[in-house]
Amino acid sequence: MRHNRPEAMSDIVKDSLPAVPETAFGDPGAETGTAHKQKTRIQITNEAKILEAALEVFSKDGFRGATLDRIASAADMSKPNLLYYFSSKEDIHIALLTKLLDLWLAPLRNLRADGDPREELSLYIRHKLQMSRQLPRESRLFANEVLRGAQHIGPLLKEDLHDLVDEKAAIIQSWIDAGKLAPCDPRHVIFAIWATTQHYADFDVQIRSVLRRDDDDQSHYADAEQLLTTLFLGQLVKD
Amino acid sequence: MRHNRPEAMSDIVKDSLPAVPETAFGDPGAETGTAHKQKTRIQITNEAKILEAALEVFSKDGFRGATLDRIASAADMSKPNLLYYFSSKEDIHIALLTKLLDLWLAPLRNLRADGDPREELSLYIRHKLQMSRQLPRESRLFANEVLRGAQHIGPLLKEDLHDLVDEKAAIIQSWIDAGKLAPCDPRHVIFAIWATTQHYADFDVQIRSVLRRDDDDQSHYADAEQLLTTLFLGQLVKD
DNA sequence: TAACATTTTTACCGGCTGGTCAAATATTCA
DNA sequence: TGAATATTTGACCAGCCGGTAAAAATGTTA
Repeated sequence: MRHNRPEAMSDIVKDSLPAVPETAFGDPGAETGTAHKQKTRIQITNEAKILEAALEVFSKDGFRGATLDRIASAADMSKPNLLYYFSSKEDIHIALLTKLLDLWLAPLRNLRADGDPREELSLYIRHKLQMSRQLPRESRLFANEVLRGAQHIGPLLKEDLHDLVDEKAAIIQSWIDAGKLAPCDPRHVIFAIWATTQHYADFDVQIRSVLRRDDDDQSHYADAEQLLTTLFLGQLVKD
Repeated sequence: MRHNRPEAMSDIVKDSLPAVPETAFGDPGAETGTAHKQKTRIQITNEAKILEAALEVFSKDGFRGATLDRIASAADMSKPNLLYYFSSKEDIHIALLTKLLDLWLAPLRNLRADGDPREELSLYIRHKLQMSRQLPRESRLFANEVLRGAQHIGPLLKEDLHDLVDEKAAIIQSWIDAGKLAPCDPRHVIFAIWATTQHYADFDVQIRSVLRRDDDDQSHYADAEQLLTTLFLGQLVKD
């Protein structure tokens, strides 16, 4: 399975920490360009509106806990109207997850075999941390879906994600073989980076409770970045 | 706020990796011993049955996604009968979370100031990892609750958890001050340990998809323990 | 065993759920 | 413009939702 969206977030990657797009639905014209009939302007904007509302609701309450009524109301739209664009609740959920999976995996896709291990890993960590900070709903959407057993994206995990991790684990392994990295299980390194970075989005409330941080205070992300780079680079990378 | 359940899991802690109790509801006699009237045998067993069923359902679908019908059916009980023991869905959820919070935080409570930092941290990591392996539903229950904003245990996080982390972060800080540990933010170290260990329960399906592991195959936990101890002890602890 | 308390069941409720349908309205374009 | 098409609406449905009430069944104890 081939994936080619290296440009999607490469801006972020170039300079240190610029902004991530507010929503991921800014470019609806670039749909899957199959022969599926041209989409209307209204169609494009309304589908985007629905997916944005669905992200809001699904990320908070999961698939079963979310209701079409609340998604419709969040999209400022009647329920039958919403169902004119997506034929079922399941449809919306799957469309949303599928659309966002690429965005979600972009940082890992950016891991380059020919880069410096220290820089590549540091970039990956910072990139993932940034996505937790700027796209927490997307993070929680996936967390919710995986928590309940990935009933809607199971196949994607077993194929696309598996292949991607295989590919990137091989890169890390090559760094180990070249003596640039301490011996370790590359796949579990990736898991650990996922876990620690996404934790700041998924467990946001808990972290804020412990640190006594206000809702809009994100100053703890600097400390997080500091610790995580120390943790992952300090031990693993050999100079 | 005082907590005293250091014995709850201390068996686990002594020898390396013995079993964790199958369910946490084995000792219902030791209820909050207030003057609240003696509980019947039937009451005790049925409440346990309900909480076990609720754990199954809530941990999979979260609070909103779970239904009383399914909890009742999982408990092999009619819905009105279930509501004879707990007055509402919310009641069950709160009772479950409250009951399990102590169990969940036991590993951190076991962190001893007078122990060897390397041993204490290693034990904590192994203990947490073991809980992910043996009590994944409990892990997912809390993950679901925190994901949706901790609407039912918000106060507990802001008080009990905050205080506990404060106390244990001070221990880690004392190790740093004594030159036994590299300088780092103790609270974020705790977050990182939470994140990495709980990840193996909460994202179980994803991990199995990537590693191509069958449902009952837990062999990857050994690799996880290896990596995490390397990661946390290798860099942080000074010899 | 009879009186009492506890537990379980049956029948039910109003509101919400995902979803349908046909009619009404708005938009596009020849 | 007007016909064709795309969109929106309101009325509706069967089944599920959390929860109640009261009677029936069961257990406890003197």
